[in-house]
Amino acid sequence: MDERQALNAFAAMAQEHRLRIVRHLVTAGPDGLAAGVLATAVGVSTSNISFHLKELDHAGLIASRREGRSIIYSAVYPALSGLIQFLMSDCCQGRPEVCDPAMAALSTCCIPTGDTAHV
Amino acid sequence: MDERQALNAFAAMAQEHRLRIVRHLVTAGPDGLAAGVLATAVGVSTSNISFHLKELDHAGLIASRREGRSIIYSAVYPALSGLIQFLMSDCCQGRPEVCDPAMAALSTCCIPTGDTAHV
DNA sequence: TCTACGTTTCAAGATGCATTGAGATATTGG
DNA sequence: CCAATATCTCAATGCATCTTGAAACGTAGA
Repeated sequence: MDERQALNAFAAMAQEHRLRIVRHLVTAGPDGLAAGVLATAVGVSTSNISFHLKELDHAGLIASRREGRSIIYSAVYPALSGLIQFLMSDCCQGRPEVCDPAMAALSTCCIPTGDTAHV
Repeated sequence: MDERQALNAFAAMAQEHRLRIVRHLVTAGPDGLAAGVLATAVGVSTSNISFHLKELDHAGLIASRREGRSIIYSAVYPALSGLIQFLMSDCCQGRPEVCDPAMAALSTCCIPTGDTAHV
């Protein structure tokens, strides 16, 4: 992940509807969601979601596959991982306490602690 | 971190010069950097970096303090942690292998030498 | 083949953002 | 107090982007 890729990724997510698309696809998992389903979930027209989906695809954040009449979109998780790594690279500089909160934040997603801390 | 905050954060970093500013401040640590130093490091005019620094400040990604004639800017690490959490929340859905790469990516920042300082 | 469905493409209008340069503000040292 | 330094503010220009609606495309079933 170089600067140009990271810039495209951030620009792609710096938009209300596209950010919602990404989050829907992140929670949807590898199965993904159809374009029409995303359109109603996000609350935009079909032509408009097609525009945004193309933007996200060009940014490498989502992938698509055809299934019958529908086109299924899904999140590209390695792109998100790379983005996190790019943003936080060299964040410590000998001070682990600086980026520990970031690790803890990500942990709450993957390692439920028993309480309902799953935001 | 709600959607509006995340959106402002992504919009703030969806710009070449601002993304460089954030990365410079992330690696600079809590000590931060003066506005003029950032201007030369990023390669923009003083009035222009003032504009971008204000944008990042409004997005809550950086903080400022005065030291003599200079104004020192520094990264707000909790904002970055919150952004990561917001983006990856509910990413697993019972599939830890989905977001494990994100954890690994962030680990490379904190444990570059294999020194197990934490986690 | 014909029709219905899901999605994409295209052009046009409206909106918002980045950059620039001059001037204003705040701080320090003489 | 005065001058130099560091930074900020402001208005204007130019550029990029979001949205919309109509039309076209590919697919599936009758």
